[in-house]
Amino acid sequence: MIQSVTRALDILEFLKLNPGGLGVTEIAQKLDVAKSTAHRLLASLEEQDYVQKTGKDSIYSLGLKFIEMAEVVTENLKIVDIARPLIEKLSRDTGEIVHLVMLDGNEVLYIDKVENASTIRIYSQIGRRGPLYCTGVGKAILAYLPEDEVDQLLAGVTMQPFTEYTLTTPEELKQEFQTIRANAFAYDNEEHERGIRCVAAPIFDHTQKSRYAISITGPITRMSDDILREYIPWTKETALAISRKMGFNPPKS
Amino acid sequence: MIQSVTRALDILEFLKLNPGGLGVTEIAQKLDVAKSTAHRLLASLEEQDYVQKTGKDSIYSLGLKFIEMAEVVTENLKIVDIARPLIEKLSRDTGEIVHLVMLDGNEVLYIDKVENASTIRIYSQIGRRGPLYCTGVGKAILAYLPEDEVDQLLAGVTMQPFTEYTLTTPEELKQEFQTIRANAFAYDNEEHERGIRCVAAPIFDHTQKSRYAISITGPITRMSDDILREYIPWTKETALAISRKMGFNPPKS
DNA sequence: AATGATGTTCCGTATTAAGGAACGAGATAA
DNA sequence: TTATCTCGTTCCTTAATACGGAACATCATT
Repeated sequence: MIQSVTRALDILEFLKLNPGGLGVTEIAQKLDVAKSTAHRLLASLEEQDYVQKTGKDSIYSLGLKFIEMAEVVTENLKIVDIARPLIEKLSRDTGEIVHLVMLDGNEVLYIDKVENASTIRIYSQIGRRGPLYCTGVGKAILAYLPEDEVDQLLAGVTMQPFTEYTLTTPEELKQEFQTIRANAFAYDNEEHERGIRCVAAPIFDHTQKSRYAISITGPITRMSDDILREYIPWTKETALAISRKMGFNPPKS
Repeated sequence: MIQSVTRALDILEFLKLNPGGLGVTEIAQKLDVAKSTAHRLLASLEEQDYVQKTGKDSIYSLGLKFIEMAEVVTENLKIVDIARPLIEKLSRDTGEIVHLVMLDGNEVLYIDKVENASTIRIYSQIGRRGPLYCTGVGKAILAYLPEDEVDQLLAGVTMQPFTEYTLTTPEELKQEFQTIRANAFAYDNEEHERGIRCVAAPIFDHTQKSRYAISITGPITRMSDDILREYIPWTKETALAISRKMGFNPPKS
């Protein structure tokens, strides 16, 4: 165990027990280290917002970073449970596979899947990862993310053409994002895999951010334009219902 | 800035962006350090539950510790705002000073105060600290804490007698806790300061823990037994109302 | 069975973080 | 006001410590 890290984490523990905050000297005593050491540890923690210093008197207390981090942790625990019954219904109503995905690095991570018994088996699996730029779910998420974040996510990726329909430049993509935002759903027209189409809609959490999405996926033989038109509102409604349960408050329009 | 601490916190940042988790090798690459270094950092973080390792495949992801920490942070932001209007009313109804306190280390920290204009000035101030064992608020909080936690808190304190009424042994205190729990409020009969009496009630949060309390404080000349009997239900009701707004679900009895 | 990729452990070295002391800033008291 | 404390911050030297490389173990893939 590395000493300085352990000590830094110990400080956080002390601050948890003293929500009113502690001074450098007090912390140094509790840790049984020199004041300068405690000070250096605190400076490192403060730099990344794990602790904050009240201007006056240099009293250190737990920082807002923890709220950020906890959101990620709790939502990942909640989302699958919340979404389960709703995506099951969607799958039953359509007879197609429904996926629940999460933004993970610069990919989407498939965190749940419901597959109707009658469906022809399509290879897909929980834990699988997929690209953002050429999947319905990926585009649905990206379309609602702040532009600088989108740029950052796309920067780490080469937009390789999986099929002749794959969009391969950020410009084309951003163009499509406007359509997606206007309609509140995203298509994937064989952009990732030949013969596979899907309809996807983003899920928002209580911070109004799109970090999840659902999609209905099926072979083009079954997913005709007419059928899709029917599925779209169902998908959107299901996504919105999940969003609400995640604490999302739709902006009044 | 301490290198190892900064690196450890950087890892947490990467994991936030990859809620699906990352392996040691991936993390080492992102950090640009040797695998062994990343591994050591992760082990230190894991030891304190900041990251967790899924048994299979050693994929590291953010740990449950963040939920714990965030609770402390958010509640301390919330409680004052939530409690304000309610303790204002209590002060108006009684004409006495009302305090809102928070458990902080092995003391109580006064985080808000409402003082009716007509009240004789009693020295008291936000930011002040007070002992747990001889204040109404302190005892109200302690009475509902798990016994091992109480022991730990009292261990770091010498129970000095402020007045002739001060309880000075843990045994006496624990005896009184039973009464407090039976009645759901705590008295302070000149135990901390001669001539000052108060009625206090604990506040519970959504984890069912008592980390806050309120009290009505006044000079013994005004705080007669008859008057107190009237104030008790008001105090309890106010505390319960605050608890509910903090997300507390009273156990069905 | 062999190869490759992963996570984990060990160890010598040099980087790095620790502690002490000096400094600065504020508060308190004479 | 000035002097004295206490606290936070900075600097610098030293040696403790965390680093990286390599070896090992485990597992999946071919």
